[in-house]
Formats: sequence, structure tokens, C-alpha cells
Amino acid sequence: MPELPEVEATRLSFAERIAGARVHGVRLGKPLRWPLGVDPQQLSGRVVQQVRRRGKYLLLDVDSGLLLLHLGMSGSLRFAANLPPPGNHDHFDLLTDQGTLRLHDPRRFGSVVWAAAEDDPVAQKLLGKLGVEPLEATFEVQHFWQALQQRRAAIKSVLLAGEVVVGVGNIYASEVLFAARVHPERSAASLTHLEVEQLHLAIRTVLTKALRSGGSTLRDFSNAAGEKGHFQLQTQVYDRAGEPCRVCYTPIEVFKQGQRSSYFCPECQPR
DNA sequence: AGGGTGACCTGTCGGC
DNA sequence: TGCCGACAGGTCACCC
Repeated sequence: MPELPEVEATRLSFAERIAGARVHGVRLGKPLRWPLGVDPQQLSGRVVQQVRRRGKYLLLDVDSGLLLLHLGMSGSLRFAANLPPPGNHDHFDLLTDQGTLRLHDPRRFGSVVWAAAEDDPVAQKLLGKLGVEPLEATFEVQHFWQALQQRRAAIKSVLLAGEVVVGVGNIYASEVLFAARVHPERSAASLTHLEVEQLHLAIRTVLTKALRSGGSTLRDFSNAAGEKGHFQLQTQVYDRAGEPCRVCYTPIEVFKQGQRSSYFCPECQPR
């Protein structure tokens, strides 16, 4: 389910509640993308300090180590004192004295990985190449411009790769490029400085708006408290092929770009 | 070294 | 109704 707004909405929905909780066990379901990397027994007795986010990863800081959680395409978390018995798609439970943190993930592209420290090679393999955080001050126009100047790939691919800026997934990539009036197949290096400024602003604006709505852009998203977003944020182009552009009424088009669907308005986003 | 492709896995939906 | 292929929010390993 998750792009950055959904992951952050998830974090906010349980970070404070789980802080201070003492782990007393782990339950594993079917294998996820990576093995846990630690004997589940060794997690017992450790206390959860805080929950951070890096890109689309959630970092659960525990005494002398951290769990890296990724929701993949179809994952979601729940944290509650009384969860029902695990179902077919519940593949990880962290049992604590404050409740159970459960990863539900039908497609199992998600992961839970233990690392002794954030600079540990295990963690760095997952976090090492991530770009800047789009909602932090370190995401700065001039650096963004310079980084894009180095890339000849299509701007949409560059956004999805997450090596320049993290958190923009397939839905928000289309949304953000529409807002910036940039065609998804334009080479990143070909964007004018003005276009990069527009894209930079669009990334911040679109992600912030989605986060404020609780990540409710996604049809079936709910946070770790089991709450759906309060209202559906309507998309401008994503999943709207053939429907009129909300700005100029030209039919929205879709095409395959690196096996992912890209939506755009041919009028607002010329090549 | 950057860039493109296949692979991982399950559920759902539309067309015949 | 039933079957079958296409497709879905991510990212890593592997080619050139």
C-alpha cells in the first residue's frame, strides 16, 4: 500500500504507543522478502525506544539494535493490545507488554530485518543508497537540480529509483509530474531550472497533502490503529485514463514505462 | 557506472 | 459461472 505518506501515517499511528514497550516474543508466519537475521529469542526483553522512518522503511529502535520494517506493495501494520489470532497473511508479530505489532502482507514483498546498528552493513545494504527526505529541509532545490543534471534516464524512473529523493512511488510520481507539468518520459537532465523548481514544490505539496489526509489516497489503506483516512484525496491523473484532465479536459493517457503504468495529460505535460 | 529488465507473491478484476 | 491473463502501492539482482 505504501508510499511515503502512508508509511509516515502508519508511523505516527503507533510510534508513541509502542515507545517503552518490552518485547516478550516474536511470531513468524510465511517467509518475507528477507530473513529476519536474528534468533527471535534474542529479541525478548528488549525495550522499544522509538520509531523512525527513512524513505519507506520504518526503523524500530530497540535496546542495542533496530528492526527495519518495509511494507512492500501490500503490507500494513497494526499495533493493539488485543489482536485477533493471526490470519493467513499475518507474517510477523512482535509481542510486547503493551500490545502486538503485526505485519499483514498478502504479497510478501515486505520485510522485517534485524540490524545491530544503523551503520551496520545489514542496514546499510537497505538504506545506503537512499536519497534525501523530501519533507525535510535537506531537500533543497539547488541540490535537486544538480542531481537531476547527472541523470539521463526518464524523470519518472529517476523519481521511482529513490536515489535522488526518497518516498515517491508510482502513484505520487504521476501526480507530482502532472503538478509540475513535466512529461514522465523527459530525461531528468533535460528539465529546465524552472521545471525542477516546480517539481520540487510539487513533491513537497503533494506528499504533505496526502500525509495530512492520513495517506487516504490509497483505496484500502489503514494505519496501525486500524483507521482509514478521513476522506479520499482525489488524484489528478493516476488511474484516470480516458477521463478528462481536471485542468484542461483533455483525456488523460496511460502507458507502460519500465513495466509500471504512467498517467499524464498530453496537453498539460508536453514532451 | 548508469540504465533497463526480470523476479519475487497473491489477490482481484475484466473479458470471453 | 468459470477460466485465464493482465495488473497492483516496491525494490533488488542481474544484465548490457
